[in-house]
Amino acid sequence: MEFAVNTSDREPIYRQLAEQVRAAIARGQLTAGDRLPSVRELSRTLVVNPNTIARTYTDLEREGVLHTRPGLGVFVAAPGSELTRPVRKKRLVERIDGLLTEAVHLAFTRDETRELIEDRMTQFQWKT
Amino acid sequence: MEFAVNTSDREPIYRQLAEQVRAAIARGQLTAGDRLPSVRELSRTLVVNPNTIARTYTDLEREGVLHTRPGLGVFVAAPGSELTRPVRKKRLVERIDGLLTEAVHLAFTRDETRELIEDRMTQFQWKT
Amino acid sequence: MEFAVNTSDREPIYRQLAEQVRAAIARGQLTAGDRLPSVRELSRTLVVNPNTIARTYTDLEREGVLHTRPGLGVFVAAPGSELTRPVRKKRLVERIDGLLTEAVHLAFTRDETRELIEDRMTQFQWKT
Amino acid sequence: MEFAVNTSDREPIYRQLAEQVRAAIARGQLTAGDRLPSVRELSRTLVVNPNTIARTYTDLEREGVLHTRPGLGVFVAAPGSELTRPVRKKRLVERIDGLLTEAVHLAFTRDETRELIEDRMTQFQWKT
DNA sequence: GTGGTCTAGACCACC
DNA sequence: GTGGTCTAGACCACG
Repeated sequence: MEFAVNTSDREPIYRQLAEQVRAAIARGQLTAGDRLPSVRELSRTLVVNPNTIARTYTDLEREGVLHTRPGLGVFVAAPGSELTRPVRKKRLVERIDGLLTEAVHLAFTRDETRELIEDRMTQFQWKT
Repeated sequence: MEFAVNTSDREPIYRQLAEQVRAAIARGQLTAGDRLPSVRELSRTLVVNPNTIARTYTDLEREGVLHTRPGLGVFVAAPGSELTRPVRKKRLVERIDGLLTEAVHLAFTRDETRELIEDRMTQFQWKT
Repeated sequence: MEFAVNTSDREPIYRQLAEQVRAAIARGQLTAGDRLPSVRELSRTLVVNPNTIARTYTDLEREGVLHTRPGLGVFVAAPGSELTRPVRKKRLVERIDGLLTEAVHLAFTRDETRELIEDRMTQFQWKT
Repeated sequence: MEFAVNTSDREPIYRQLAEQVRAAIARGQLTAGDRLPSVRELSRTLVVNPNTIARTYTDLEREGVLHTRPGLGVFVAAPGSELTRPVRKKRLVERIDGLLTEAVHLAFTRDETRELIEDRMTQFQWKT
């Protein structure tokens, strides 16, 4: 798994990394039980403070995406959201509306947008 | 045009409002030439610091979405994206990937996601 | 609202404080909309590093207990759990079993335990 | 006696095991004089570092719950809490308050909580 | 070796 | 003024 940080981005580093982990899992590049690089290791390779990496990991842990085994490392947790259906749907709809707003502003047509989404969908590991 | 601020959101108010203006335009609720409420007026109705409103407007102006006519007010600018096609596509794809990542993590299936997107699409004012 | 930290406790400071906030809310001593002391203020009064206070607040925010309004302060959020019923029940049962285990070890009878629980229950602000 | 370790728990393994021993005693599944598995044996079956098991046992021995007879094994000690009544009550009340705080935050009603506690109580071996 | 906690102090964004 | 992010570096707990 490859990580990259862009310090000139307005998005904080710890959240950039969290998003990359989430994306890798959603794409099936990381699956339950896989071990992630240790805090110190990733800290060295990315030249980022260990606390920042730790924050990424603890955030994802609280989200239920990772789990930590002190002394052993950090691992991908078993999937499955603990949130209620209404909450999950609300979150997704908000994100969809943001996407569609941007699509219209970027002057894409409905069909172009649909096609692009359909195309990207193949990259992800869907629940059946 | 109705505005609403959600102070419990981690998104700053000035960006929430900017997003709402963009969304209203994308939905066709605001079109080129429409006048927006003045900074003072909106500041009073939303109980928000005037500086915050001003920032929303100047940001959108810099983006080419709004146009200020001193002494007259703030207006929706004529559309016209100056970005090249590859840049626009790259932006949209990034957003799509973010959405799909979240959909997978929220345990939605591909069909559910597709259906929800299709449903929201009817709300927007698409370029033909 | 009074806070107290015990540095000789095995429980980390940031979690001691979080528990105190949760308890105050559960007892109705803090209710939705109430403002908590600012990070810097509480940091000064408790002689604890501001980062530690901030961690307490951000943890509770992620839990949905507090919400933060940058520039304004930290406030008690509206109640309501976003977790599914099975998850909530599992968490409560684990805690109940821990309690009953300790009650038996401390040589309390079933009636004594029941009575003590009944007695403490009156102190809390129950959902109806 | 069955042991299980949950590595995705933030509770350290040695304390999980200690808690399970205490729970088994509280439920009457282990009583004074019963022999526990040896450190090596348990270490193999649970795939856990022997040091971790040893720590569990020494902790419980210091607590007066177990008793090691060199060359023979580890045994459940005779009960008998040396703590005074006020100390024991204070401990239990703290735990009850923690439980009730969580129950309120998980949006359980007083009756639901009471019922759940009553239900679990039947599983334990109470002093009469 | 691993992660967890805490401190000190800097700089930025928001209001 | 408020909170948010990041760094640097210390010390502890766990396996």
